[in-house]
Amino acid sequence: MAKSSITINDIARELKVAPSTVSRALNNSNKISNATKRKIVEKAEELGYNLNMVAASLSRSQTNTIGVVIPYLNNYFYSQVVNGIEELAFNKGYRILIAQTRDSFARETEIMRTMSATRVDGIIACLSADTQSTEHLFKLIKNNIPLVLFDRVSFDFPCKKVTIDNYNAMQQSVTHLARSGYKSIAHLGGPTTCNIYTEHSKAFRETLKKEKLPLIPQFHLSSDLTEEDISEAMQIWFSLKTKPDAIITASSTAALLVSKFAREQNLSIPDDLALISLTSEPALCYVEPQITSIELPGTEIGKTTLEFLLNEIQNGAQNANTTIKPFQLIIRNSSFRNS
Amino acid sequence: MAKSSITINDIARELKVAPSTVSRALNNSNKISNATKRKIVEKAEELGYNLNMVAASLSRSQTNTIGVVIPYLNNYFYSQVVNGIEELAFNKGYRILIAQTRDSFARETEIMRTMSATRVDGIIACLSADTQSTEHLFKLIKNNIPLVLFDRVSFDFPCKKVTIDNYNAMQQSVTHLARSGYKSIAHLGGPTTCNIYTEHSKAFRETLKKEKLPLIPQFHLSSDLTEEDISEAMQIWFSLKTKPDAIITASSTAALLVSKFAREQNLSIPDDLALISLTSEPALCYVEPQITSIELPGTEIGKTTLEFLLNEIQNGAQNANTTIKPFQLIIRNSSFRNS
DNA sequence: ATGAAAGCGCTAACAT
DNA sequence: ATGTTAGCGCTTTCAT
Repeated sequence: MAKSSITINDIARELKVAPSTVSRALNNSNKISNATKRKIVEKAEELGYNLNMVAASLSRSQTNTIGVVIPYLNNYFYSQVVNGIEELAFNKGYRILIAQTRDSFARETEIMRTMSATRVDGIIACLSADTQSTEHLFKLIKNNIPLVLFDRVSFDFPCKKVTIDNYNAMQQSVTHLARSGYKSIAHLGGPTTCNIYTEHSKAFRETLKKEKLPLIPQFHLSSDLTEEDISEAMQIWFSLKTKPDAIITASSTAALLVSKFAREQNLSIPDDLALISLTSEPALCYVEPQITSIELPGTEIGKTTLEFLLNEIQNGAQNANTTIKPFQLIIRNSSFRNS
Repeated sequence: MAKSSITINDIARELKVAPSTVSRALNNSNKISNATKRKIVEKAEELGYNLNMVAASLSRSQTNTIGVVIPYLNNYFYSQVVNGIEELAFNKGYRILIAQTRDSFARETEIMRTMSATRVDGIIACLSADTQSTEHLFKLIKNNIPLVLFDRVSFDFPCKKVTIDNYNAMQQSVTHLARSGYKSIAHLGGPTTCNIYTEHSKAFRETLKKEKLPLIPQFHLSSDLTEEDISEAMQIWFSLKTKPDAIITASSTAALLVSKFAREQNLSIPDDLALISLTSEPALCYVEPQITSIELPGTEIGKTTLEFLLNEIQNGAQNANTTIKPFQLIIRNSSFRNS
């Protein structure tokens, strides 16, 4: 931090006014004459004055900084959300501090600690996959730092949340496949430590039953969805006597991998195998056939989340309700037979 | 920022020691006895003390925060770079403040201003496409804020830079296509206000000449590479008598769009048309055929950039040299005929 | 090894 | 409308 930079005291001295007057002028206070305000603003310009936000933050007990905590930055959905947050934050005069948990609970805890120390005005977070406890979140509340969760949320933690109806997303997917005549539907799900994936699982089971389709246990997988996980699952499934004729993946990367696997094995999508991704990314439309998916309003989720947070920052803690954002099942060519 | 939180003064009072002693204990100073240190650390724990970094920053004239300025967050390469920065920063006890220029010079200027105000310890930036002047960068230097540039850099600005050899990337691409028998090579380039794209352009022209291939003016395009730009170029090119038989795109999204266009027009890649992308993203391997591309070490670039910056933060301004990172031309199935 | 005191640059209550 | 003063919470000389 530049040591020898110009301060309001320098300006005050040069103009023979009080530092507080300079502060007022620079903050556009109404308790100051236009004449001196102009004089001060000009002098500030002339000297190349640049506000020291650190000092202002300490004095005001407010940093105008929002902490954003996500599993990975390098992920289409999260980067969309951050994009929405950043855009709105920039317009509202807030800065954003970003940290990745890399799906580690330990890291998440540490991040919350340092963000508390940094005195961010509030935190927006999508919990890591292996977050089991909410102690670190309660500490935020104790430190008076508002928190809004999105996507992967913890329902037993009292704060505002923004999610989508994951149950419904899976339900619509299964129903669509069933109506299209697919019979052995498989699911490559995420880790069940996450609300999202348990909702998917529940919906998967219940909707299959409702559609009078069999729930074949080994077709209902839960994993971290790494490339190895997917590849292993494919190897096993397609060496069985009864192979799946449709797959629903929790991540778009998984869907793309399945699509690649199918091509390599000369399995025709959608004739031999239907494919639906419960998350979306542009690449789904670049492959052939294009992959049916659930489209989530990432940017919109980011904006809403920040709006809620700013509201809490300004007006104190609000009711801990959950906002459900709409999604769309976009049917592309991977999930219905042309015949 | 939590008003009523525990301060070192509270701890000092409870333990009847001086605040400075508490500070020493908590900062692991060696000028303190182990006995009192333990006592203080325990009490701090007990009271739930959480350091106020804002106060510490003001006092130390150092924020332990790095500003990261990129065109877009939602881009594979940049998010890889940020990923590298974030990882190393986290380990070194630094936080990162991220802002997107959205390729607007005005925004970039504004961002540099607010980051100066925030007193970040240093800035890592990839300049926006329409950055013409470097006045805003000189202001950083004047404010004693070290700057390291990567990818899109400004060669007439004196600071450390980390890039790749864009000329060579294009050269290798053209040569590869020429050796594979392609004759009418086209280039979908980026805006020539950027060093990267002017280097591509130069190499494109010169390598074609070296390979004794024609440089057809309308096959050498420079644009913002939006979906419309690409689509328009395709429409025009493929309605000509002499169509291109190979396309080199500056962005991976452009390559994916070309690949999609080819499929829709029943142009076979690589038989009718070869395709090379000068940037990479995973999706290039999910489409059929997989697309040949230049692979950039994003995470590595991020790490190196931060290393340079931290070095300047600790040891003052260094020589303004440019570090060239290696890239790889990964030849996939889109760029050579099987016959 | 510990304490006292000054100061980082700004804001805000109070006074005039 | 402007000045005076007292912090914000911490670090860091300088004493002891």
